[in-house]
Amino acid sequence: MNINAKKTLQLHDLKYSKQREQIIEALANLHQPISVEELYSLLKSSGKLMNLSTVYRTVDALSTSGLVEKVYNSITNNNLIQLSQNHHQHYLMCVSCHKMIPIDYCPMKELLDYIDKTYEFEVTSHQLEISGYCKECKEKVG
Amino acid sequence: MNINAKKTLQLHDLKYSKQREQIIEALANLHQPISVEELYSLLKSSGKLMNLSTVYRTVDALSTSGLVEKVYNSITNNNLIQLSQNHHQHYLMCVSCHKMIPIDYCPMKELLDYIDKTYEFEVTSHQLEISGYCKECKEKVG
DNA sequence: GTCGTTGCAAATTCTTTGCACCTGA
DNA sequence: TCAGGTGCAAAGAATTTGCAACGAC
Repeated sequence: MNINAKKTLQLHDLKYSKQREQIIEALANLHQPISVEELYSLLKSSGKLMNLSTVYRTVDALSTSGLVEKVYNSITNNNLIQLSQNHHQHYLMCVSCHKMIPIDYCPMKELLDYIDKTYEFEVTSHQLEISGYCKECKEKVG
Repeated sequence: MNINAKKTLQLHDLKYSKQREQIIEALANLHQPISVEELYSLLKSSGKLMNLSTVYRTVDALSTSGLVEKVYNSITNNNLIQLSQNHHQHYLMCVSCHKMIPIDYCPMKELLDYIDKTYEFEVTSHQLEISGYCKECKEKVG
């Protein structure tokens, strides 16, 4: 919502462009991960037409600078993106209605120590995907 | 290794075919998740030529019956498959050499209760992807 | 015999690339 | 000015589909 795209780009050593600004602003207004195609359509439908490959390239640049993170949805087999969350976050994904529910708990803290000791593996990132039935769909199916 | 493909197919209400048998046997001999393309090549190179779409369709059928599970590798952006493990399993993925190290610890047990209580969400499956540097690559880079 | 499976080729979907032109610093 | 960004069209990779022939039950 209240993000200064110009400044954000500067801080990440990325050149300003109208398209990049529009992409960042669009992402900042979302509360859900979104696919590149959907982002493109969203931009288009609000009068911000740009080339699909520009969206891909920009998302790529933003992702390399850590401004954007990727979330894979294995239920729909979709690559989704979102602005990087300042607080760490995972999602519950409903296999029925495809809703994504952010959760504020991460089990990695306990795991890290174990992994380090057992495998001498240095974890730099992780992704946790939890699938199942959301409250509403559970009730529908019974 | 010692898997009876014919019986396995029967048990899962899947019709027998030579191709399905060969696919199941090939997967049973692997100790690593593999992509559909690689599986196809592996089969081909051992004289078991079949159509790529057959491999896709078979994997799909096996996956629907729960015989096969999918693992997504976000480092290489690859969809991988493996025979479903009877014991639950996750992987450490090295961002440098792309090695996948199976780990025998899963943090979900603690999470399940929390998710159920907090979100009334019924978890049916989950995927945990841990990326970083393996011991060898850590030493190389220093 | 019937219905599901396979092979083949073509279509789709998602993503990337080459190149000429444009734009911000 | 000039390195990097953009649009366009085309190429690629991964996956799916329609259809006729084939094979299991």
